Amino acid sequence: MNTTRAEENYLKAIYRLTKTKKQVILPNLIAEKVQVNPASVVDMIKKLVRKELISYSRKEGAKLTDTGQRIALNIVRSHRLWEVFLVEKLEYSWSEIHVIAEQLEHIKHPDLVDKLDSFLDFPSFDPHGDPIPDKMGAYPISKKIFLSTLSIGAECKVISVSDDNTDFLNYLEKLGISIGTKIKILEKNAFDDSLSLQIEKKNIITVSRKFADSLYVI
Amino acid sequence: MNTTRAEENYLKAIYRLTKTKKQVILPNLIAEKVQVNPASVVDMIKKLVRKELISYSRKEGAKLTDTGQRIALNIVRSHRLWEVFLVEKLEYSWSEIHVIAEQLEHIKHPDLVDKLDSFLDFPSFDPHGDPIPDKMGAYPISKKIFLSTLSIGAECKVISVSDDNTDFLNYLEKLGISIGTKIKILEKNAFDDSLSLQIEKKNIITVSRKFADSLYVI
DNA sequence: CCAATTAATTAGACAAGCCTAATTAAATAA
DNA sequence: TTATTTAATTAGGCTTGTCTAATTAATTGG
Repeated sequence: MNTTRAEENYLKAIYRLTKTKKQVILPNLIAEKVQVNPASVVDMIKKLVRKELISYSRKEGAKLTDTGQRIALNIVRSHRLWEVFLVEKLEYSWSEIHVIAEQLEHIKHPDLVDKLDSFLDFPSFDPHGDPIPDKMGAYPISKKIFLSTLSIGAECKVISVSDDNTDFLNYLEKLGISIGTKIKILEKNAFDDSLSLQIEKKNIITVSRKFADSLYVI
Repeated sequence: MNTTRAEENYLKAIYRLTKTKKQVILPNLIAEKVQVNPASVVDMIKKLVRKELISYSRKEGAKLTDTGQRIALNIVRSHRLWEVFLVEKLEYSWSEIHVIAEQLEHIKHPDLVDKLDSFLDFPSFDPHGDPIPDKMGAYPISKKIFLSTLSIGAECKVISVSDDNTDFLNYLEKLGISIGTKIKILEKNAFDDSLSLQIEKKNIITVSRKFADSLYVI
């Protein structure tokens, strides 16, 4: 199946929305993810249905077909492998790699992704802690929990980040939080669900619920 | 300056034509290089003139401005570095890398190319033997001569290939010719300028003038 | 159950890049 | 120097992916 860059971005968005939100995937949701007008999404949905990459109805929303799923998964795999490459080989920092990988993920050539995988020695997780599906599409197992689900006094280690937003990643860097950082929950504020955290037994910071919902820990 | 992929491909084509042919660069020539209809070239020429990336007149043809030159050179640099990456790190063969590098060369991010350059340890030549300009745009010096200019009895070593055509590269692979291959000129046929060659003191083959014009040796 | 709001859809446009089919200009040969 | 040929240009169209401004359908609060 031949897919354009735009099509691939929509498929990826639908794939990721299916994984995170359990809701029905409707145009508005996709529009926000792809950063595009809802009317454009409706057009693209028609195109993807025509190409049998998704199914769509107002009731069921957009759902990937097997082919669509396969393509989306390959893009995700490619994206995450390139992120590993950028950090481990080119020495990019955590917060810069996403935008570059968004371009690299669309490079097409038989075996390219597999050769990259092999060159990187088959990593299981990308620098954000997200799992990298293998050649067959299988994900490595991992038991991630949200920082926001822990109770007061709990100590944990950051293993992943659920957000690709550059501002968020920059904010994390500024706070000195990255994969492996140890965090202790000091307080939970019932009023606005904000949390007080101690980072690496040193600085104490306060973060929002939204923040705590975007960090995976173990 | 923000450039689209298409614009970059035209700039690259003009750049390379300026280097090889000494003629005036007119639409037909560009059209053949970019594999596009001459009418499309005329459109694009207008656009590039508007953006001050080239100048154009029927008499003088297309010429890169300083900005245009800078952009084209960066694309060439990027292309050749990615080719080194594909061969040295991903273990691609010689003949496959061009099409992939044509995609990779357009990936944009500050420092990406320089980081790649550094990761590859600042190579001077790509796998086809073409020189890689450095960060400042300076080319490494090299004294390449065409196979076709040698006389009978001469022995030489392949250092570069002037053609990105996949068929040609496949043909070379089939003949067992790559960078470093030793070649002896046995005969030159005055009728059609074809040559008899001995490869690595073994097989004897006959090749066309066009072929001999596409191999650089030393 | 109806009015108000929100979300999906349609209609109509537009920019980029490409095309084909004229048309115009230049170069060449007779 | 005129006719022929070749090359550049213009005109008009098409596709992709986007937009804005209606319009239609659903949902929800009163």
